[in-house]
Amino acid sequence: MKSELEIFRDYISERGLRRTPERERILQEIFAKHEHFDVEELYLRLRHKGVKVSKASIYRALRLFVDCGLVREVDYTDGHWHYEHIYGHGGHNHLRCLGCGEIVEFEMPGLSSLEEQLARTYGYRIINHHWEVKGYCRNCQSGRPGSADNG
Amino acid sequence: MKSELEIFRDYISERGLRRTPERERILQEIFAKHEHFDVEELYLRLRHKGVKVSKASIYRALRLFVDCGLVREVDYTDGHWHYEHIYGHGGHNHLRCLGCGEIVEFEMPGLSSLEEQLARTYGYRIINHHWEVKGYCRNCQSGRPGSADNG
DNA sequence: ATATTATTGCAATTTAATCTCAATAACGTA
DNA sequence: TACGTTATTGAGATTAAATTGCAATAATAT
Repeated sequence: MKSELEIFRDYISERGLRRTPERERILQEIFAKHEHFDVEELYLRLRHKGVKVSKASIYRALRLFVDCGLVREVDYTDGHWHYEHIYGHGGHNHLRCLGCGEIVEFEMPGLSSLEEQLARTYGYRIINHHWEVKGYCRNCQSGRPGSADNG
Repeated sequence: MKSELEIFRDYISERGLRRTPERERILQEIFAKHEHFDVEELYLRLRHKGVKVSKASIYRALRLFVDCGLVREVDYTDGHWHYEHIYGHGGHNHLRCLGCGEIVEFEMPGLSSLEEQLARTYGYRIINHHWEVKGYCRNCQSGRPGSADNG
């Protein structure tokens, strides 16, 4: 199995782009941690380690990572994008609490067969999926049932 | 079955807010059409009909509609949010083509039982869901297999 | 009718993301 | 290895979506 760096280098040369230390360093940092991230956080993590890259470069690099399937836009909350690296994972399923904002990742074995069925029905070649289920977690149910109150 | 206006009025009085013609006119306009919309488009549609509401009020109203479950944020593309009204629909499933951007809505009978199972496992009370499957439609498969090229 | 206060509209503000441009550096070629 | 081409970088300017402050207005309770 190729590493994410190899995937990215292949993508770079396919498209006639150039290998730069900035891009590869950003990619490395993204895959160094398993949690979701945003641009600000990624930028600070790099600065903290003494790596000097501009935010402009991070934004530009992220577009490439998303385009070659290494990174996914998770959601747009708090006025900006949140990302995650997805190489190796097939799809992503999130259970999100409307009360406290907690996000639980879950696996669902029956899902892939539903997707195959879907692909046949609509003639699609499926690349990935994202299933987001919203509701209230145990805590938020008992506390204030039926109310989100994010404001 | 309650109308969306009744739902909204109940929500308004529950929270001690006030009924205003602006909010109700915006809501009416949202439910007058069945396609997805964004703030700019909604604003122009209202202006075009001689309804005078500010964008600020639209932004403020949308937050209420989302909060009471009448409207959903579909996605954040082209640098801004896109919405849809969801009252009457349980959840929403989208098949999105990475090539041409086409969005197909589909129904999936087996899904609700999977969700019930999920709810039990994690102790969640589920409000709604959104399942987004990305891939390439028939056309985009034959044209340029494996390449999205949105730029 | 009157008092209270939520809501509106406008303009100013905020801030994520993009763009411009000069300097730099990656890559192909001699 | 040196050179020319041009993609990439970083800094700051710019763009535009969304929010906020504030005075005027209007909805609700009494």
